[in-house]
Amino acid sequence: MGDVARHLGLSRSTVSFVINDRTDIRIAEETKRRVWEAVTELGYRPHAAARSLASSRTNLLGLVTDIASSPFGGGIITGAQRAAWEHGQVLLIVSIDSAASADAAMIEMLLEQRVEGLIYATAGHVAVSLPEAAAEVPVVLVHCEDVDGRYPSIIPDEEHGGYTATRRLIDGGHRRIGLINLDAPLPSAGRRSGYERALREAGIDVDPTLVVSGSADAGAGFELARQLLRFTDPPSALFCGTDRMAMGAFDAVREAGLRVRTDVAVVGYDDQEIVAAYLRPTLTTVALPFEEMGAAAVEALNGDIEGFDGSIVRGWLVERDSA
Amino acid sequence: MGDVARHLGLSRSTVSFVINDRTDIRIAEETKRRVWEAVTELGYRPHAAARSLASSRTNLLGLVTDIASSPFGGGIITGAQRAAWEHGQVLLIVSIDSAASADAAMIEMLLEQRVEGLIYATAGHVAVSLPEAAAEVPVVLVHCEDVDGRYPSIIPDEEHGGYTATRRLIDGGHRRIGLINLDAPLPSAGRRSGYERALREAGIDVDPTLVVSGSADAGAGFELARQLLRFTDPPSALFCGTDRMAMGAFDAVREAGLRVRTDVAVVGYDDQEIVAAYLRPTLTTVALPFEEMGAAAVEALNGDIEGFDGSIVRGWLVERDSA
DNA sequence: TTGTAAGCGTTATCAG
DNA sequence: CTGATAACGCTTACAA
Repeated sequence: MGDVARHLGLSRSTVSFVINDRTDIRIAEETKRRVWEAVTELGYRPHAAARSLASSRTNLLGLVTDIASSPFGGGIITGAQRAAWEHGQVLLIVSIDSAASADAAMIEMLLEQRVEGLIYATAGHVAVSLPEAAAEVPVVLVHCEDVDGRYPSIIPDEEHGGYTATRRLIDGGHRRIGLINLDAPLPSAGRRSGYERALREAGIDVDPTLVVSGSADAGAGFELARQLLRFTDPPSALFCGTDRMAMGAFDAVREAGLRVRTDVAVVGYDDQEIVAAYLRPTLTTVALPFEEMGAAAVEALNGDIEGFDGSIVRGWLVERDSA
Repeated sequence: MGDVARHLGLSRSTVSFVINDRTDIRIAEETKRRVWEAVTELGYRPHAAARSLASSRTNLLGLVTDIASSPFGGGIITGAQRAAWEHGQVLLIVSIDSAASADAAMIEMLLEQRVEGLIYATAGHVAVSLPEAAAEVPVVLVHCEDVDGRYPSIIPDEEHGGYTATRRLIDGGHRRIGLINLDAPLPSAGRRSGYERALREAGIDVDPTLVVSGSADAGAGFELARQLLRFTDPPSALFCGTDRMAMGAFDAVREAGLRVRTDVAVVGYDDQEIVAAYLRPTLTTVALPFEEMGAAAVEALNGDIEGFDGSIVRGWLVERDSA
């Protein structure tokens, strides 16, 4: 920066004011033009560390997550990054293995970098416990909840998701609708409530035998769907807790000599593109706004974090061919 | 740091030496102990920016990628991060939308952060063109190649992958093996060579009508497999360019009234867990060492980058139930 | 083995 | 509007 100033016969401060586009200080347009010209000519590039040191603002945000490898991670990362970029901030992403508990050393490293906020995002909707040190900066959780309830979280509206999916099936003329739910405590409760609300609204009696649950994978989906389809009065539609479970359900339908949609309508959950868009037939499913969630976390950190106590976001139905 | 020094009646340099564990300077063990004790007691945490400024070493590495959302991304990010961590380095991950060309503004931002190296990784094995500015620091490409051939790349051995998959099928007793290849020019060529080498080695004539190609998705896999299975002398085994194509091929096999493995063996490529592990039957497929590739990129940046002209890594077969 | 002092590249303050 | 000058928190010769 000194070079630029010297080259122009200006002081370093003036160059600094121009480069930071400070509106509280009036600089001649001509001067600004010359500064920018010299900047490109001399190939000057600001030094982020020096800037941080002098201004005691790093514009760094930490994102700790186990989702880099999950199909949901992309959305959260993309959304968070876009929002950070718009705020002139840089995202320090740290990917951890398990969502069980963040590695304290990783958090420590982020704090050494003087991140000005921390986002903790998980692939599954779970309860987590962060290292004590995290509390030193503002923290927002995404898709998970703090066991101690100390930090605000951004989580999907599971009840609404369950309602939306079930409603779609009811609108398709179905009266006997099976729910192949997730075992996990947190989300399943909400989805089931939504499922039941949709049924009641339509004047359909809730038949508890039509509600089963298991793990998130295709294997469980297959077994559970098979179980339901063997009833003497089997459901004509299935709402599955994950797209992978729906993938298994498809196989169960076929095994029973039936056809997806024609004989048994299926709605999934997640809109995991690789599965949903390529299954045959393609899968109608509930999509969650992961990008928005990532962006919302950044916005929360940039806003009134003290006054932010989390938010619940709604998903929507992606209509394809299975229902 | 001054506080720690004052607290102990030492100079700041001494504390600095201890904290950085400098072996070129001999410090009394007792002094070291006292320093670390005071560090925890006072809750001192080094300031990364100040350290960078003073030492002109940032220990920052930039990772630009379009893979955050891809199933391969996780591995590369995880591997790169682990290696970076071991070198005491921090990864600045920037996720971009398309692999076509990195956003120059993103690279510029990384350079302002004074990253000491740049990794550019893509989901697909493609040719890319980086902004001019990237050349200011060492660059390593992962899973892609520079159109100008300026930067070293770490890419998978496609020929070996093709050979491995085909060989597995031959060992399973198959003589007529279909290749459902990717359309993309770069990788397909190599895989096909490997496929042909395996056949020739086994004394099997290469039948060009058994080689078809299309896009990477299940739809293409379905169409192409169907096409091959309609031959009067259809293949008894299929090697598919991606797991998603294999997913489509499964459907084609079923549609033809045949059974996967029993009637038609199928081998995929990618080991995309969500597909491979949950397909019914589960998919035997070629896995690529993405974690190792990510780690290798970091190692290359830390090693003799001038002398590094890229490397080719080998995948392996993951045996499941489809072949 | 420890201390002193001079930067590192900015921003911030304050006087002109 | 512009220019000195003092931080920012640390590393690193160089001295002691």
